[in-house]
Amino acid sequence: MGDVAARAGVSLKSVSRVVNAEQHVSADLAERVRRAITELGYRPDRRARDLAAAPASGRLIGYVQVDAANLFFAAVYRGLEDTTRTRGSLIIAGSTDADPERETALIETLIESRVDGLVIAAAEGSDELLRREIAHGTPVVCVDRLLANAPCDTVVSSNRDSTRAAVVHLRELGHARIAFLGGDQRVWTATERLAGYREALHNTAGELDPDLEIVDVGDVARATQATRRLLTAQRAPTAIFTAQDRITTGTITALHELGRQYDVALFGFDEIPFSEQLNPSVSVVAQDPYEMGRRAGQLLLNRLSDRSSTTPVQTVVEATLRHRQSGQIVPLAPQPRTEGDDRC
Amino acid sequence: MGDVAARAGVSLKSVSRVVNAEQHVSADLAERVRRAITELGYRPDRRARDLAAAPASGRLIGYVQVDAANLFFAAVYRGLEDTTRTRGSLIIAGSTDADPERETALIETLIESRVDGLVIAAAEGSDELLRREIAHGTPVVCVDRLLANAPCDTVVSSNRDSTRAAVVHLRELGHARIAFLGGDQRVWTATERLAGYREALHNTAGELDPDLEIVDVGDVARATQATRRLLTAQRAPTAIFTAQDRITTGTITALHELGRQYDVALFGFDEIPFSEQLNPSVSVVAQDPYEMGRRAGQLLLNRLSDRSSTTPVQTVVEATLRHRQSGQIVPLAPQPRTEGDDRC
DNA sequence: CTGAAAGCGCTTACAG
DNA sequence: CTGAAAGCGCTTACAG
Repeated sequence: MGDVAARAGVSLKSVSRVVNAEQHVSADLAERVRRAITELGYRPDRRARDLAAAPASGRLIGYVQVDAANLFFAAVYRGLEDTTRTRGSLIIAGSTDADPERETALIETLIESRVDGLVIAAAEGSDELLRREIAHGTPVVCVDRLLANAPCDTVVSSNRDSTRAAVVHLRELGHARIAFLGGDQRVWTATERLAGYREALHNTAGELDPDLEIVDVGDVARATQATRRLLTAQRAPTAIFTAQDRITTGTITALHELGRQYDVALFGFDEIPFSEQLNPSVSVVAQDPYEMGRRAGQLLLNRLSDRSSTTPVQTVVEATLRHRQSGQIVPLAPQPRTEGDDRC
Repeated sequence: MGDVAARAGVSLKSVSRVVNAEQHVSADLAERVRRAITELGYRPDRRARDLAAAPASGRLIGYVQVDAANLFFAAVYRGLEDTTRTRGSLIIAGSTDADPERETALIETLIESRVDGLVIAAAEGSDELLRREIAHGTPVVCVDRLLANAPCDTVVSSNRDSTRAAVVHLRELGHARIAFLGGDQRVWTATERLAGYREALHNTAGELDPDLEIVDVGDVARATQATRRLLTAQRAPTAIFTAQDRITTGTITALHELGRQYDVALFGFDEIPFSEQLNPSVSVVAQDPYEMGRRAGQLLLNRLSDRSSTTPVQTVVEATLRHRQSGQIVPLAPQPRTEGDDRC
């Protein structure tokens, strides 16, 4: 910048004014500066600008995610990017692989990079750190999960309500024994979905059999095994609700293996690729991660422009029931039904 | 930092030494500084550090991608992240949606943010800008595509060779008429794959019928239509090579619609989700975007540590043929075969 | 409309 | 082992 000023024969401040398109610059001076800029191939240094300028320009946003290669987080990222780009923000991101230590280290690095805001997708346990940072004035938005004891804005899916609706639907089809395959119950979304399942059975006077509630089967292989076991057991279920995409994948694999895909109903949480091309097509509760990212971005921009409000905002993004073939399968041997037994 | 120095009763330089874990610091002084740091909740400002320190610490890497929500680019990102994290790098990324203007604007913003290196996945046309930047000393790595006239390191897939191998395989099965469905021919990867297809037919003395070469059908709907048209035409092909994941998806949809999925062979470029669960399972040429990202990261780190070399490095990441059911389907009415006609 | 001075939070030589 | 000075590239008041 000094070189530009020298070449144009003006002061630093004048160069600054031209670069930032400020008022009160004579055409002649502006012209000289512009020429010097192109001749020298000068590019302003944003780091220096941010350092010198008033704080919180909203130019840099930190995004902490479990895994950048996961479709869910990638879609959140994209939603975040699309809303914050309007303000010229850049996103600096990192993956944690759900490791609390890496998460904490990443958040600290981001803070040291002086990001103007932080979006955490599926926080694992940096509550204390985040609380300090929030108190310090940094806007923080949590996506997908609630954070214990940290007063931050949140964006979550309708985990419980949508699961309940899907299971009620299976009940209405006449299914008496509906299994639930869920993930790690230390995770809030997983417990919410289980709660939704139980509420559905409770509301429809369904059978709450502990043998049908299988949790902590969050990967494909274990879901496949669990499904095999369920279907070969005594009093096998006639329908299965799978609470995660990976579980759904495992269950589908087992169903196809056993040739039972046409007579066991399946409803999954999370959209999966080729859900419509598979045979039977598979019914799912579809989350909207892109929208979640958008909302997170909006919340962040709101905080950035209005720093007075201190009460956290909770946002729920509705998941959508996509009814396809697998969720319309009726029980093979229809149960005798009592009036009002299966409707809520 | 000044506050810390004051509280600990030492100079700025001493605080700096402790923060950076330098030698020659007495235990007592270090202890006092550390206490002051925790008491004040001090966090060093990396921006200021980078500004003041010698250039190119390799701490910030810019990643320009077409779409963060796309699995391919997300996997590249993850590979890049995993290799560069070892050096403590942070990645600042943005999507371009294949818009050259947005790409250029993003690259400029990244340069102004003084990233220490740039990775561009599927560059659209910022050759001139990048060439200047490379001349200026910024390491640039291009992933997935070659860049005309810009001497940067590149990481690409074996587009041509792997396509050729897959089509030769179809020839060996006895297919005489093999269709090619490809994407936008302005894109280098697309032309490479078409070239591979032609080479395969040429090498096996196969029939090169222009009617069987359909390009610029890069989205699902158009691929579906094109497939319908191909299969209902006179002299329909008995096998189809689809040169992109979205095209493969469209073709599968059409095949299932027409009930032809069991008698028309299909080989696709790009792995697709549920390729094994579909019926028939689908044969594909699988790229390894994660590995591509890793290589890109390594090339970048090499450049960063050794700035002397100036010749660009070209890296090819081999794609893998995954033989499954759809690619093993033999022609319905086997063609009469002449000796040496279909082997290369 | 234009500019000289001080400062953002750090680091680099250079002295002691 | 410790520190005072100058500087990284910019911006903010404040004068003219």
